[in-house]
Amino acid sequence: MDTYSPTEVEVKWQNRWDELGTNLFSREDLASAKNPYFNLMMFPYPSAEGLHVGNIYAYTGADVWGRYQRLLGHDVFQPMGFDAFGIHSENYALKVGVNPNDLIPSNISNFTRQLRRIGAMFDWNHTVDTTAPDYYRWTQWVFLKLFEAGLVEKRKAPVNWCPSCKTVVSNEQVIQGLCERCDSAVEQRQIEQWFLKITAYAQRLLDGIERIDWSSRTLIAQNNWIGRSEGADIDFPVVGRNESIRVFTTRPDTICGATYMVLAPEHPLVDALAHEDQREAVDEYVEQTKQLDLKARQYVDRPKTGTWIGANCENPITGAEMPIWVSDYVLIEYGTGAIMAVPGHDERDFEFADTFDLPIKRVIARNGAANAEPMTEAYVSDGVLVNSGEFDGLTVADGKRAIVEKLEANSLAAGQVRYRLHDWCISRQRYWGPPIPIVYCDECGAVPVPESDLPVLLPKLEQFKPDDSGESPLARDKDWCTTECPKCGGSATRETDVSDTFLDSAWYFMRYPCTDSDDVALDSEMIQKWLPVDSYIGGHEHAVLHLLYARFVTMAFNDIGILDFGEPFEKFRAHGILTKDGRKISKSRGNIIVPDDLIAEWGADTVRLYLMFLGPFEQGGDYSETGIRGPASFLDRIALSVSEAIEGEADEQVLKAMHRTIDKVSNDIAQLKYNTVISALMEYLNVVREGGRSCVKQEVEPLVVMLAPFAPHLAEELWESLGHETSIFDSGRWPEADPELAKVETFDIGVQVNGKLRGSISVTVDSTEEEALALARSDERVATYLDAGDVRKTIYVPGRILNVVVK
RNA sequence: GCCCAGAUGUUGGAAUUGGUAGACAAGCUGGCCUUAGAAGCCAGUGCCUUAGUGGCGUGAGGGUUCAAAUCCCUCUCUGGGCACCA
Repeated sequence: MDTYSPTEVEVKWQNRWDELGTNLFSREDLASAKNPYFNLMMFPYPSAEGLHVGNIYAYTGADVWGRYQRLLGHDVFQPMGFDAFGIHSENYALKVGVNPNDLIPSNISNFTRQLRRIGAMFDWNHTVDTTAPDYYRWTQWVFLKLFEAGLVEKRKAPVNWCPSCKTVVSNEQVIQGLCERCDSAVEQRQIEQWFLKITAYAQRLLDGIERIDWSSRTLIAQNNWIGRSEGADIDFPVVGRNESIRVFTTRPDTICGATYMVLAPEHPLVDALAHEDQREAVDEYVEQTKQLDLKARQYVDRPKTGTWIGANCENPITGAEMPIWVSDYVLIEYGTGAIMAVPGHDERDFEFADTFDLPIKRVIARNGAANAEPMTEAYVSDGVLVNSGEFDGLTVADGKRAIVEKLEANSLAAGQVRYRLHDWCISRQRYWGPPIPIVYCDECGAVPVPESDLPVLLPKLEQFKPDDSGESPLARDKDWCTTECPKCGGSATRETDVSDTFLDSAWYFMRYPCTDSDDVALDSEMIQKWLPVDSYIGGHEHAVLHLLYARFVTMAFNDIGILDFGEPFEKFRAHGILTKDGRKISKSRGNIIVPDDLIAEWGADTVRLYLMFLGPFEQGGDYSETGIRGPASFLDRIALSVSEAIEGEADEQVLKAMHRTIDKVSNDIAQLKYNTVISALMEYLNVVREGGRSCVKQEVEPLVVMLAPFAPHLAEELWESLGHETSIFDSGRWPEADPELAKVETFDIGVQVNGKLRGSISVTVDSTEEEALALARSDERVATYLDAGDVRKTIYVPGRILNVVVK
């Protein structure tokens, strides 16, 4: 018998879907949808290589979900777009010497071709391309809205600076302190940049985590990234001056063990407090720190360095005098940029004290008994306070409370919460991004471009390579830079930095249902209907940045009144990673697999089924083509069975198996366990075909529906051959299991004697323990073991096990 | 260093969440059919074995239990993320 020809079937249905608009919405469709379901997946960066098999894996899994929702009766909106701005595209364009303006469109059309070929039900009527002026016009609008709300700020921030290339380089481009391109030592430099004040939302971003249905590992990553710590701000008076140093600590209980203070090199008091005898050493040290690139500065295993600034301060609890040091292991951007150093109970302080011979004092002991021996490492575990005067004997938790209370009474401390989350720097001194819509006027300062003047078009520069000016290449286009001030009409110049790609992707999902509108970014009717997103599927690599930024923009827009919800994604699931021979698939490893040939050979349905069969979707799997034959022959057999199916009554045993299958499949698909869904369908087909019997239409129709999310083309073909005239995704309904039929009545359960399996018996749900035991005894083998001693205990779990304890 | 995930036949993986370990596939072996097979169909396939109605077996070691891949403790390894965050 002939097997079916995938390519023919797939092309036929892809064409028909296009002709009938099966997966396409018009604006009216979107407006009138009765049961809207927004199925979102992370849009790709359209690289020149095209989609690789890892992308196909991710999109297939998300498409399976969308098609399943559609079969449940939802109006599923499943758009796709392209995240085409950014340094990635720009660097590639530089490498091949083609302008990104010319490169991106062909990449996009190649991606679109590939995405169509896998048969995902994308609504190509609603697509976005972040580099299109009618998209980034609205990205600029997003910036302006945040600006109006006071959530945008310009300030100096350190960047990596290559003195040889005379340009800003990203952290990724710094290799062991050297510039990736020219190998010269990279240093840090302070430049003015635009920041979005995401830190204002730190607590709300944290609180929201409680409410949303996301993969727990993603939530844990966000939680750690936001990094809330509770502690206290404590003032340490400077000896001989009317000033004090404020520090933040999470361990106020260890204050009696503080033996010195440390200021970050950028701390303003370094200069103010440095004694003239030490000034030279201090200046030299601070200068030396500046020479480091940002990555080297944060390298944990670097030996501790620093110098005494020639001043001391007083411990507000013990009154002891403590020297003030400056060291780059203290970071200006966290806490107050100054710490009280407790070498006995902090590993970094211990290392520093050890290096510079500073006193180390134990103030916490496991059982509250301080021994006099010198400490050899920091003790960071829980315990009881010692050597702490009136606080001796308190636990760490009680000690924290008591000490902060005492200091607060003297106005020397205040309880504080800090976050490690930083404000979001969106300035990029590069070419390939949306220009930040700001102009600088001598009279009026930094002025936002009025909404009506958007977009600020990115000019097509022939030379877009960063040069030695240190500014964005846009600064070289003098015509473009010169403009007039929207406020006073005087002459002004444009901001030449472009914004971070993550700003493009922080709101793209809101734009999808609104692409029919040219005059507004967000069409409130559509937003009302389709947002927040019902389900979002994407890679775990975006667990923090992208997902956090999207949440931040949503919350800010909620506050501004643009949106009436505060969380963009009700449900998020991170798909697993596809590896090859256990290694990540990446261009740098040279193990990229382009799926085109594979699809040409086996067909999209087989490739889809194979990828989903590899392992649990949230876990990923290892790609090796050897196993593809299994899913391929499964599709062959299913096609054969359906084409030969006859009219008539379903066999009773088959019917029962069918309902058990529906039950399992419905359960597992909802949990994204696609691999066990497929194996359950295979098992059922084996039952249907048992002994080469010809099957009945009624037995296979639900099978075709359950197959449809995975192999949509073949499912359509078989659905048609079963006599249906409209698409299975319009006329099919996900089958429901009849609990009566799905019920298992007889079980073969194991019989154990003393926990070891000795036989098996066939029982019903209603079989009593006595009946089960009698049955077990009738088994000669079991009987031998039972007769070896007295029965002490019998454990009978109906439908599961019979275990007899014999002694 | 910290956090997260994981380790099951030759391979991918399954196991009703504490109840017959290895479902479903791949691979391999043998058979049928075929001019032919990277097609289809059938059978076998965890290891040991004195072949038993036997023993062992889910990274290692210990524990709880009538019963552990599953729960607890200790450790090893692998993948991923964060990283001088006071």
